[in-house]
Formats: sequence, structure tokens, C-alpha cells
Amino acid sequence: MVKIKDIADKANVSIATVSNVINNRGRVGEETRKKILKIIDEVNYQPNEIAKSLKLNKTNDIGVIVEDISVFNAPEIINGIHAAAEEKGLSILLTNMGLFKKNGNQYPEISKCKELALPLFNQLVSNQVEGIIYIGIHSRDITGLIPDSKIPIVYTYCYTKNENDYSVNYDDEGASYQITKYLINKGHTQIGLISGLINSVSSYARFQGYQKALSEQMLMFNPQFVKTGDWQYESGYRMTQDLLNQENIPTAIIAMNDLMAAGAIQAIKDNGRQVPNDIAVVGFDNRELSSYISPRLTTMSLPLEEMGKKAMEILDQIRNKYPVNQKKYRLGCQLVERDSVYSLE
Amino acid sequence: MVKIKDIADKANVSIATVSNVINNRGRVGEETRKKILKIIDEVNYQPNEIAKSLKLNKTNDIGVIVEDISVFNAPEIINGIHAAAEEKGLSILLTNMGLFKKNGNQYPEISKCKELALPLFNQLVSNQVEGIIYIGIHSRDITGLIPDSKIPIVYTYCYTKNENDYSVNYDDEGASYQITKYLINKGHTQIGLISGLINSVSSYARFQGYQKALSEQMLMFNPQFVKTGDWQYESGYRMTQDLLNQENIPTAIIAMNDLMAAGAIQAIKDNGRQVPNDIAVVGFDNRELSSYISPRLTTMSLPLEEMGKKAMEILDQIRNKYPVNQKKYRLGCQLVERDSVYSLE
DNA sequence: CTGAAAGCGCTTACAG
DNA sequence: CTGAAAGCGCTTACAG
Repeated sequence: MVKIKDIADKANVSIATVSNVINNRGRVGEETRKKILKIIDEVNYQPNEIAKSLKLNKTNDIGVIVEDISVFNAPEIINGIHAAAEEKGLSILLTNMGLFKKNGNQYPEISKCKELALPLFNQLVSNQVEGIIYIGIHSRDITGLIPDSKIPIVYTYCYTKNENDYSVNYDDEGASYQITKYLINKGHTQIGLISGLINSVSSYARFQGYQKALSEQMLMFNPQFVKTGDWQYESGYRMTQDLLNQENIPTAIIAMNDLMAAGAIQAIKDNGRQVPNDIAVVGFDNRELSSYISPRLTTMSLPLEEMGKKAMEILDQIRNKYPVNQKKYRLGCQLVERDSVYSLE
Repeated sequence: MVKIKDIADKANVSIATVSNVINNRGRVGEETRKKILKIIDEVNYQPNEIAKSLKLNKTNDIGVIVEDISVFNAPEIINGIHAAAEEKGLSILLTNMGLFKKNGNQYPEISKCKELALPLFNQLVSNQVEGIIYIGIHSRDITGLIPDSKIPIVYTYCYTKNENDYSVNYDDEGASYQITKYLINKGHTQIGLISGLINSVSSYARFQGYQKALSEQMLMFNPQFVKTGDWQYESGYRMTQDLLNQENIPTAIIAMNDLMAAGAIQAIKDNGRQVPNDIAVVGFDNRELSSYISPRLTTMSLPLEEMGKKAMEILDQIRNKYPVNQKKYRLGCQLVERDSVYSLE
């Protein structure tokens, strides 16, 4: 690798002068500047960022810890982080816990997670990253997972109970409210809900949004219309069967994710009914499959890329000691209309 | 951050001695060793990797350039890279071209790609990575995209014409041969093929595999059975309609990816026929949607994670100047049987 | 306008 | 067994 000394020798100047022209500081004569610039160009000199980092005590690296890069939310969030980082001249040190795979597709206990996260955290610290973004696999509480330290950290797709921690998530309740309202506007008054696991804050918040939309429109809340699934296709299928076997059958079903929505659609078809004509189905997440099942699924799109961007921007502000007016962020979701909802009016 | 000097002061020894105990080199008295170790533990000392890197001229960082992290193949490949890197104590500097998004979901020309890749490449070089893995979006020739340099680089999910370059891909022809043979073994003799774009080497190789299996089994190759799509759902749908409108209708259809297979299934259903009872459909890629469409799609699973691992292992060998016996690798695909194929026997 | 020198946090011959 | 010193490639007061 060619270094600053090589340039200096070639130009018959000191390394200080070369450094000055590279960084546009100090007074340098126009002649020498040109000469040096020419040489730099000729030899395609690339400054050694490692040396700069050591000297300036500033790496321009930020670390990301992702709980599992194979899970659908990770790539888009990383995409957003990368886009924002690029703008700020920051590099990304990527680290993956592989939580799902290492634990038979089950979400491990917090203590197990800690074991997996700690070495990655230390690795990042050793590499002198200027901040860390932690990407969760679920919107869940991970208080205490990452040890306290002076290094700035922002959590996304998860959160902590610590009021000093930064986190960026999406607005579960608002999204659920929005999609319920959408169904109501389409004339639906009997709306089934297939929730995720009940120990999930997302399930809870989305239930709240559902109820809020109902009561705002003076619609009766019917407890028989809400069934609890486990986020998987099969549970969507089964819970929909339950819904279909009741006296009152909903005209629309909200599944709290696309997988369960796909199961719901299949159950409805197997029951001899049509989607959307007999029963509308709506999902959550806007995963790839939602465009390819039949009918194409109307669903809520998560602001994944935006979450990544936002997390990076906040991190950059903390890093630069800008005042950050807010610690917990919730970004809005967007409805994507496809073919699984029929208007009753 | 606590540094080696702080430890030395606390222990009343020189920094050289501290360094020696940290790295287990040189003779150090048992007493002093213990004392130093204790202090290191107490203050939770983490060595500054940046300083080590500069001194040792060795960063233990490897760079990855991914053409688009939002594309389905990227996360699993990165997963594999990360797993192998972790074993070797390497960190990953991740870089994303965002090729698709920046170009309206079209694959840009090679010169445009170059423009996007070069700054990322330089960034990685500046950061003194010890090698680079380049992850393509398609199995395609990207000769000349990355400038020549002494830094080791291995290409995956793409390749170059340069015989000195390393690349790891999967075995298109073998996979296609395998799945065709599978269909034949199930009693199918009239097998349709919906290919991807014809300028793709994957399309060509898969066509070869298809033909090879046919001729090995003394089956007539019927040119009317092969249709050219463009990898998208819609084209799978249309090409299947064409197939269905011909005199001879195949009893099985191979689509060269899952998206087109999904389109094929829908076309068959809309035509009033059943999958798999009337016509079997088989895909390629094993993307998420293949588990959730109806019927669940039998498809070829790509060895994505293995490709990432392999790429990392090769890179590590080059980096360590091990003799690498081979430059171009092709990993095998695996058939995943689900519900879209019916046995005729 | 230009350069000599110190120093970032480490490692490593070498001397004692 | 232990430590003083040089040096990795840079930047930055400071002196001239």
C-alpha cells in the first residue's frame, strides 16, 4: 500500500504538507498543492483509515448487532441503516447472533440471548465503533441484554424499559386502528381478529387499535371474534376454522401477520367460501408471500427501511452530541391495498 | 477507554509486560501474571483493535459488497459468511450497492454498476480489509466490475471470465437435471419448462440439465414445451396459459423460479385444472412464498448459506497463503418435496 | 508557506 | 523475568 511518506518523497516535501493538502487545511502553495495532488492521483493513493482512526480517536465505524439476519425484517432495516450511514461517511461492522437458527427456530430466553450478544458487543467495542444499532427479531423487551457502557446504542424492532435508552419501532396500535377502520369504511361491521401470541406487546397493542376503531364507530365488540394464534400459518388456519364454525361468522378477518392471513385464506377456501367476496382477509407485515398468494393480500407494510434510517440518524446525533429531543420513536405503517378485501357497499 | 498503560500503572510494571501476558508470549513471572490478569478482569479491559491493526498491519476485517441486500439471496449468504468469519475471528465490514432500488428494480448496465461499486471498494480498501466477498444479485458475468488489486476477492452468486478469479456458485445444470429426473421418476414424460430470460447463464444451464435428463431417459424433446419467461410471476402465468392452449399439454411444468411457478399454479387453477392432480408444478429457489402458496410448492433449494461459508473459507485460505486447489466452485442444490407434484404411477 | 516532532495504543526485538 | 525504545501511518500544534 502506498502511504503518505511515499507521496512526500516523490514530491520532495514533508508528510505534514501532504497531509495538509489531503485534508485541505493549513496554507499550502498552489504549486506544491498541484504537484502533490497529481502524484496522489497517479499512484491512486487511498488514506489508511486505520491510522487515521488511531490518531484521531475516531473510527467512523458503527456496529450493528442483528438477532437474526435470516428473519424477514433484518435486510430492510440494514438497508436503511446503510443508506443513512453512507450519507454520513460511516462504515458498518455487521454482527449476527443467529438467534433463531441456533435455537431450533425458537426464541431463546433472555439469559441465553445475553450469552450470544455479549461477545459480539465486546468485539464491536474492541473495534472502537462509535455507536451500536441493535436489531431485534420481535418487538420485545430486552432490558439488560446489552451491558451498560458509554457507547451510544439505539434499539430497533425491540426496546428496553430503561427510559434513557433510545429505540425506534413502529406504531402497532395505530396500524391496527388504521386497518380496522379501513375495513369498517368498506362496510364491514363483523370483524374477526386472529392475534399473535398473547405475551407479545405487538399483539396487545394491535388489539387495542382494533378495539379503539370499533368503539369509535360505535360497533359492538364481540369477544367471540377474537382468537389467539401463534404467528404461524397453521394457527391462522385453525383459528379461522373456529371462526367459521361459530354462529356469527365475521365478514372480514384481520390476521396479525401475513403467515396467519395466508392460513386464514386457505381455511376459508377449504370451507367452500371465497376471499374476498364472502370474507375479506387482511394481514400484517407485507412480507414477500403476500404478493403471491391468491388472492393477493391486502396488508400493513412495516416501515422497516425507515426504521433503519431513523436509528442511524439518531445514533449519529448522539454521537455528535446533538441534543436529541426524544428517546422512543414509533414510525407509522402503511396500508397496501391488494385484492383480499371486498367492499360491502 | 482503559488502555494498556492504565493496566501497567496499576500493576507497577511496563506496558511491554502487560502486552506479553495478554498475548501469552515472553517469560513472565507467575506472580506478575496473576496480578495483571486480575486487574484486566477488574477493569474489563478490551484491547484496542485499531491500534493492534496498525501495528501488526492486520485488521482481521473482511469486506463484503452486496449488490442488493433486499434481494432474497443476500441474507442467507451473509449468514454463511458471518458464521465462517466468526470461527476465524474475523469481523465483517458490510457494504450495500442497493442496485435494484437505485435503478427502479431493473438490473443496471455494467458501467453503472461499476460506478456504484467503486466507492464501496475504495472504502473497504481504505479500511484495510484483508479480503472482499462480492455477492451478486444474479448468476452473471461481472468481469471488470471490480478493479484489479492485490487484495484477495471471491465472487459469489456471480462470476468473472478471468480464470484467476475465485467464485462460488451453485450447480444450475445439476439442479435442473435432478429435478427433471425427479419428475420423470414420478412417471412424467411430458414436461414443460418455463425458463428465465434467455440472456441468463442460469437459464441456459438449467435448460441443459433439463435436456440431459430427458435424453438420458430416451424421452423426446418437444420444443413446444419450452417457453421463455422473465422471472416474474406474470410471465409464469402467461407462459402456462400458452402451454395449456396447445394440443399437447404437459403433465408437469418446471418453472425456473418460484415466482413463475406461483404464476403457473394460478394459471392452471384459473384454467379449471388442479395442481398437482392434473398438472404438477415445480419451482426453483425455495423462497419463502413456496411454503405458503397452495399447494405448497416442491422446489430446488439453493445452497445459499453454504455458498457464503465456502466463500469465506476460500478467502481465508488465500489470505493465509494456503494453496487453494480450485478457483471456481459449484455447490449442489437440494430438492425440497412439498405438495405440488403428483406421482403418475 | 513548509517541516520537525510528538503522539494515538499497541507489539516486539533487544538489552539488562 | 522485565523494561526502554522504536515503529505502524497518520494529524496537528508549533516554530521557522
